[in-house]
Amino acid sequence: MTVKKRILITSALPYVAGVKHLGNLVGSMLPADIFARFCRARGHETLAICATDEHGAPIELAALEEGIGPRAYADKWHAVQKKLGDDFGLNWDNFGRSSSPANHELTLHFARQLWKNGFLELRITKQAYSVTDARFLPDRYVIGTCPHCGYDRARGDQCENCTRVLDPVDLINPRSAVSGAQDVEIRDSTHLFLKQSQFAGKLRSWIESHKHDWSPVVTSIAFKWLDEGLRDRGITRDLEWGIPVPDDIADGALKGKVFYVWFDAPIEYIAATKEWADRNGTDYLDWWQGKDVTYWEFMGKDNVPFHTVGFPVTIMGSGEPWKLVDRLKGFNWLNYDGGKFSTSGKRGIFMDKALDIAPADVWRYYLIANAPESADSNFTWEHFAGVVNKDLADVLGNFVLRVTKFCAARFDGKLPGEGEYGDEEKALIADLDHRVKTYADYLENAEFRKAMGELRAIWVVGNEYLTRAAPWAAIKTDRAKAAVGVRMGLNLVHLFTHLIWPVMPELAKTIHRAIQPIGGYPGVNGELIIPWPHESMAQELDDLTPGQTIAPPEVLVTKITDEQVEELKARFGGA
RNA sequence: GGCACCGUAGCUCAGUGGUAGAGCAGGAGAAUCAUAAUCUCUUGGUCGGCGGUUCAAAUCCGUCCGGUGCUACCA
Repeated sequence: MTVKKRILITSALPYVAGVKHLGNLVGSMLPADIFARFCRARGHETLAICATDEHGAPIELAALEEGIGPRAYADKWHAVQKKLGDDFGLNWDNFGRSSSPANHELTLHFARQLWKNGFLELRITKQAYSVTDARFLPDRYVIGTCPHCGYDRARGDQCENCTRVLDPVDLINPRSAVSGAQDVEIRDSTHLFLKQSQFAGKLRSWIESHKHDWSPVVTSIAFKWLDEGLRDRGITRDLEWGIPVPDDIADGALKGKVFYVWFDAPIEYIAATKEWADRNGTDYLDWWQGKDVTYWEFMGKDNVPFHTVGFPVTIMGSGEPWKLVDRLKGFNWLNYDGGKFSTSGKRGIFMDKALDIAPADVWRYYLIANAPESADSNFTWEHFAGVVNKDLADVLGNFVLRVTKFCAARFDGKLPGEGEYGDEEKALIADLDHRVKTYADYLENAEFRKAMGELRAIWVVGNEYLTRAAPWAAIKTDRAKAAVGVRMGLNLVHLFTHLIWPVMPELAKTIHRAIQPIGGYPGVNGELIIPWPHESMAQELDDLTPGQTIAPPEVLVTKITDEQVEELKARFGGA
């Protein structure tokens, strides 16, 4: 048996505005959930944390536009994301909110520690201010004519037309993106800056120490920031919605300002843990300051700088023994039919629409089997249909049906006990001993594409065995020989349910019930955990009891037809 | 503009110095338990171009071309 470990898992926090697309899902929440399920199945003490990221200018302005307060706006979308997460089988120990009291409390704690330790300082910055709107505007909320190419809707941070980096003062005829008002001026504003530059050496040696267990996409992004020279970073903003800067920091010089969303968002990992611990009567510091915990983070590459620089500086600067991440798993982008998924452009497939097309488990398998781990990967409907039809419907689903239906037709739906396993079965057992271990090793390292490749290969091995055993031929002359094939086939089906549960929990349960009641144990939020199979395939594949009733399931995975592919392409073609 | 990553079979991707790989698609055959699902065999690539280092380069270096992203006030 594997050594029991304590594993802390966080997924990058989805921004609360709107429904997330499949690129967001595959880059953080889904791999975090699959990894957490795998850890739970292995019997490790596991804590999986996610939350909505609820602060920042976009929320405040979107709420303004809808005529509701930012709190109400965040409430609405948090509920939507919670439900969609549930529908996708994302089972967190806690799905929190960065606007929670716990996060307010902890964010202030970190800010005060940093202030006390001298890692924060006041600086005066120049910022765009809209007189009509009576508010400061983030650079990208100032629009005007690009001085380089003349594009008349350039944003204050960058011109989308010629891609040049801009400053709001560069714009000709600047105006507010909020109201269109032209009385935009530049004013002074005082802010707190985090002295990241003082941590450059410490960060570099920390990241160096992870070159062997973080992927190149992660370390190269981190080193890029360090190589360019770490700059101190403003951690406050002129907004109303957020965590207010308290008067005891800088003697009230920042009255009316809030912390920058990227300062408080990662702290929510800790705060959501605290909420969970408080509810369960345990201590969150066991997880965040405990020495025997391995901490995994999952995120898209856009989040990497904040998790390799910003958040670590917050932790290091606190002077307290908070855990730094041990294994940082970063993902590239999932592209949609050659272009990018875009929330603002409504391009691609979003979590709500996806479930109208296929069940959650089908998406979970497809997405993780094609996760953009080492490079950006590309989604097409043809590819999706091909994988669903071949891997899930044919190789896995059909295997379950052919075995269970044959048992029902020829052995009266009772698992046959006649005959003994011979050389064919022993060879299969030896092969699977190796393959199941390989699969587990890949999952243990969060190498999802390779893990899914091995999982699929295991299903193929089942089909190969059945072809050699050919119980449909044996039954005519040698009932015991046919019984051996069917018994092994059913044991394989049973094995598969245990192997696929982390990836496809509902399908695993459906198949398992066809063989026998699920003997799992209670897990998170009352969900039954189907545990990892026995390490010895000789035991695992001789586990079912002769005589037990087998009930063939209905079609497990519905195929996607060519006509549907055409229809989906037309429907989701993009803006 | 700067920087980073990527460019390998029709498609989706492995492979990072030692005789080019997998799955799918395509072709041939076997089987008929099963969602016509499976199994076996098989066609297919001068590894983006050019130049260099090396006994040896998809792999290292330079350069060019193409794609994507980031560029610190979107998150």
